[in-house]
Amino acid sequence: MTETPVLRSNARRNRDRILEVAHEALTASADASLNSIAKSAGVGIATVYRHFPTREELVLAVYRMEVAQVVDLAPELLERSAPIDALRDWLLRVARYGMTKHGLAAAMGALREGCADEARGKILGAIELLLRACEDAGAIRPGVRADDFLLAMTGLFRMDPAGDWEEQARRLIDLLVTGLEAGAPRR
Amino acid sequence: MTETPVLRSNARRNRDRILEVAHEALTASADASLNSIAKSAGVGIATVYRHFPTREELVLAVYRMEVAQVVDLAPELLERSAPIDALRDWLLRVARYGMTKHGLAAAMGALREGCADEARGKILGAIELLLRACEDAGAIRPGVRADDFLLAMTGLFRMDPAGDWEEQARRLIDLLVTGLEAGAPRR
DNA sequence: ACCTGAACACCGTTCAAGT
DNA sequence: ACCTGAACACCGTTCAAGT
Repeated sequence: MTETPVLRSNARRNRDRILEVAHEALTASADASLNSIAKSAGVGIATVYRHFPTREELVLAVYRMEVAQVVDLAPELLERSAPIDALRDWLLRVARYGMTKHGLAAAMGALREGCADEARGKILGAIELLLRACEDAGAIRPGVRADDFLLAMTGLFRMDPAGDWEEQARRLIDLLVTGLEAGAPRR
Repeated sequence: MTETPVLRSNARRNRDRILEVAHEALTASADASLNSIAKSAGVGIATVYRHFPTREELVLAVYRMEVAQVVDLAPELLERSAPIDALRDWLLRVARYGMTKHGLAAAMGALREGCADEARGKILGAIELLLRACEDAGAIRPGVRADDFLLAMTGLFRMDPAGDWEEQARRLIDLLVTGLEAGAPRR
C-alpha cells in the first residue's frame, strides 16, 4: 500500500499510536484538532507533522484503514448469498458503518474531491464487483456504471445518526435497488 | 419569513450589504472568513456579529435565499410540462444550481443537520409537490416518501464541477427516476 | 533520524468604547 | 441603536534546537 521505508522502531510506534488516537478522536468528532491528537498520543505536534505532512493526510490515512474493511466485505458477502442480496446487505453495512463512524464520514466529506482517489478507486472496485455479479445473474439491468451508483449511494452517509436511521437506510436501499432491477432480463 | 423588527436604514443597508458580500464570498469558497467578509462589506467584524450571531447563522441566511429560488421553480415547471418531465427538469436544475454555487453547497453540507430545518422543510415541500403530481398522473409508483427521495438526491450536490458533471447528473437522474417508475400503474 | 515545544499567521467570537 | 477595532483563545503549520 503506502511504501514502508523501514522506520526506526520508536518512530513506527509513534506513527501507529498517532493513527490509533486519530481514529478515536475523528470518530468522535470530525474536527478534532491536531494539537489535541498529539497530546493524547503523547507526542509533540511536530511529530504528527513528520508522519503526516498535513491534516488532510492524517484524515486520509485513517480513512484508508476504514475503507479497506468495507471493501473487503463485498467478496465475502457474494460468497454466501445471491448477488442481489449481497448488494443489499453490503449497502446496509455501509450505512451502519457510516453511522457508527459519523465524525469520520463528515471528515471525509470535507476532503477535497481529488485527494481521496485511491480510496475511491477501491470502493468503486467493490461496487463494480457487486454490480457485475448481479448483472451476470440477470438480477439487474445491465450497464449501470459503478461511479454513477456510488453517487446514488451518497445519501447513505448523510443520515441522521439519532433515531430511525436503519429504517431510512432500508427504504433508501429499496429505492436504489428497485431502480437497478427495472429492466432486468430475469424478472 | 424572518421577523423584520424595523431596522434603522443604515443598519438595514449594512445587513443587505453583508448578505450580498457573503453570498459572493461563499459561492467562491466555502470557508471564506468572516473577517474578510466584513472587510469587503466595509463594516467592522462586530457589525457582522450584530446581524448574524454566529458564522453558521450567516451561512444559513445566504442558504435560505438560494433555497427559495429552487423551491419556487417546482410549481413553475409543473405548469408547463407533464409531471414526470417536470421532476426530471427540476432535478437537473438542482444539479446545475449545486454546480454553479459549489462553494455554497459545500458550506451547507458542513452545517449541523438540525439547524437547516426551515430550509429543509421547504425543499421537502417542493419534492412532495413533484412526487404527488407524478403519482396522480400514474407515472410513478405511489407511496415514495419525500424525505427518502431527498436522501437519494444527495449525490446531485456531490459531483465534480470540473468536466462532464451534466452527463453524470443525467445518468444519476435516470437511475433515480427509473426507480420511481418501477411499479407505476400506467406503464 | 527522530523528536520537541515555542512561535507565526490565521480563525471565530467578545467586549469596552465610541457616535 | 448601532457601529468599531483591539483583544482572546483557539487553529494548522513551521522551525530552531535538542537527543
